[in-house]
Amino acid sequence: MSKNGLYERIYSVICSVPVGYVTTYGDVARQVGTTARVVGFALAALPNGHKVPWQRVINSMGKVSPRGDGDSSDIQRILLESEGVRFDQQQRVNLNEQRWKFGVLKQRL
DNA sequence: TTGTTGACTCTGA
DNA sequence: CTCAGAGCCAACA
Repeated sequence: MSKNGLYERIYSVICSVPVGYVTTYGDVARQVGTTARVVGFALAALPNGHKVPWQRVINSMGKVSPRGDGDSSDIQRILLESEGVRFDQQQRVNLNEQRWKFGVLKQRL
């Protein structure tokens, strides 16, 4: 095995998340066999005009990650709300309910 | 090659 | 959950 198409796998996993659900960097990382940092880096390297629902990827705390551009984080929240994701007063998503489960049998045994 | 940086997560208190 | 620190992998200079 090699690192061929590492980003492709990351994007593929993210694309597998249905509308109305969200996932975390750590979950995607485990699915592709890498770390959360790399997942974030892959999204940061995402070109304009992609069809990857990057907005459905949030951090383990259930909140959008504050990146340098500030605006993008706000846009992410708007997009998620547009998809039916509900936020609380702390701008946090209920991961216990809206977190998409990839391989239920594969999650931390 | 080493060193720095980044859309993070985990562990311990 | 919050706060602080360490670990982690990949890309770039």
